[in-house]
Amino acid sequence: MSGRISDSTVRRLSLYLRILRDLERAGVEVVSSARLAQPAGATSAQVRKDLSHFGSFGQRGRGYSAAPLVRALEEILGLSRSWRLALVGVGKIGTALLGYAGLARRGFDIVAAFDADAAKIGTQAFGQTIRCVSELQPVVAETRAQIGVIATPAPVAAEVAAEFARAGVGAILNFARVELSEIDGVPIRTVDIVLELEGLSYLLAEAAGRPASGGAGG
Amino acid sequence: MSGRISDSTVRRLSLYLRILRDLERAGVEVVSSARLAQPAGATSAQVRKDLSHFGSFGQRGRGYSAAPLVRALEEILGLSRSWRLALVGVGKIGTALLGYAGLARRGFDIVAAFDADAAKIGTQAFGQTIRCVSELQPVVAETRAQIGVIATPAPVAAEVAAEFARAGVGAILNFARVELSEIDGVPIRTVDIVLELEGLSYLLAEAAGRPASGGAGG
DNA sequence: CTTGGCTTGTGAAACCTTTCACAAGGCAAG
DNA sequence: CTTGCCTTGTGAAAGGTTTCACAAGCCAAG
Repeated sequence: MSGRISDSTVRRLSLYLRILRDLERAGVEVVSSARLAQPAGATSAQVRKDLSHFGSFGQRGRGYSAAPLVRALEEILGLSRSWRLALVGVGKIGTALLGYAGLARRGFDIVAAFDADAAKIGTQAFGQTIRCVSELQPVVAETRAQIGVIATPAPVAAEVAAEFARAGVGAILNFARVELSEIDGVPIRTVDIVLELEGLSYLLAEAAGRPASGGAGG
Repeated sequence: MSGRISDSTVRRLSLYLRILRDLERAGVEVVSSARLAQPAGATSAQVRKDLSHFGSFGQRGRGYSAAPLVRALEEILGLSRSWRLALVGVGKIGTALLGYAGLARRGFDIVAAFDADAAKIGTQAFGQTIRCVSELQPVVAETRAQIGVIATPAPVAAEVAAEFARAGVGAILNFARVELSEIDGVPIRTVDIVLELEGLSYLLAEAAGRPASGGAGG
């Protein structure tokens, strides 16, 4: 089993885990790959292949026992523990993240928040004292944050990423509109809402028959 | 050229467009595929292949003229016009979206906002009067919104998506933690921050040698 | 025990995406 | 005009992911 696991497989494992927990909560004890696949928008074969990279979790003719599979997926995804996050940029997105209780509930604790704006430094936001970005390195080291979150304007994002890497975080989640590439082996994942909307825009334009100009839906 | 274009190609086209605009602003007039590829984290061959699906935009031995390529990409992505968005769910994420000026600046105008909470209905938020979800259908029709945005709790997201589809939107952007599948040919794209963090968690756990339990970075 | 119905785990096949590598052709210098 | 350098556009090759299809094996009923 287990060679190099693709990104899309890992994504689906997260989905399966969420679905399994829902089913478990609903009292389901045994689940077939088909039942797991359906709400994930996958096929049963895909579910089985995805899981097979990590071992054999099911029983032929029966299916998967929900509880042990939940535990196995948590173990695979590193979710049987919690992670510490450091956030840079307490603007609109940063604040929304600080206020999002769902993160801590799922084991992602924000343990430090930074900003460059002197007016914000020293103030409190959702239980975090906002500190100056210049303190990033010592504070990340001290709090032993493992994931850096970038919610700054695009122009400074690359610099913050480099600092995070030097400070020793193991991974970075980036909300700035720049494509950042892995630094010193630290993987970076970017979330870009405008990019998603542009993807939908493409589909809309295509569906509208891509008129030479104007027209379409109004 | 142009058969069915993959999702990842469209994503990259958006990146190229952003990079091109930056280069143009910096005074660059002609760009090679290599120069375009580098900040996108792609290869020059990939840039050329991606563009070749839509036509020939460059000149051999010279490169691509920035200005016409920007216009071509805008046309391809449907960004030479603006799109109207209707938002359901004015909680933390919904409010952040309403307040995000970058959307309108890039041609994505939120023209209606809905919530189910009676305390919110009728109040103003960033220039939008919040209306009751029960009014979704007539208001979407009246405002001719083309993209529905779902920022509700997960349990009601599927229902809202179905209503959006019935109301005639052409695409949906979903922030709720449920996998929604295309309804009546209306494409749905889901943004899930927890899923991204879980992907990073997997990489961290893997890098840490996946200890049987506990340990790792502290 | 035997039969029939299910479901997993997995090689092989099909499909899709990315990379390679090179002919076609532009440009500048002489 | 010729030479040398550069870059595109694109078939072909390589690499990856998804789907197929079936043997292996569980379970319940008779």
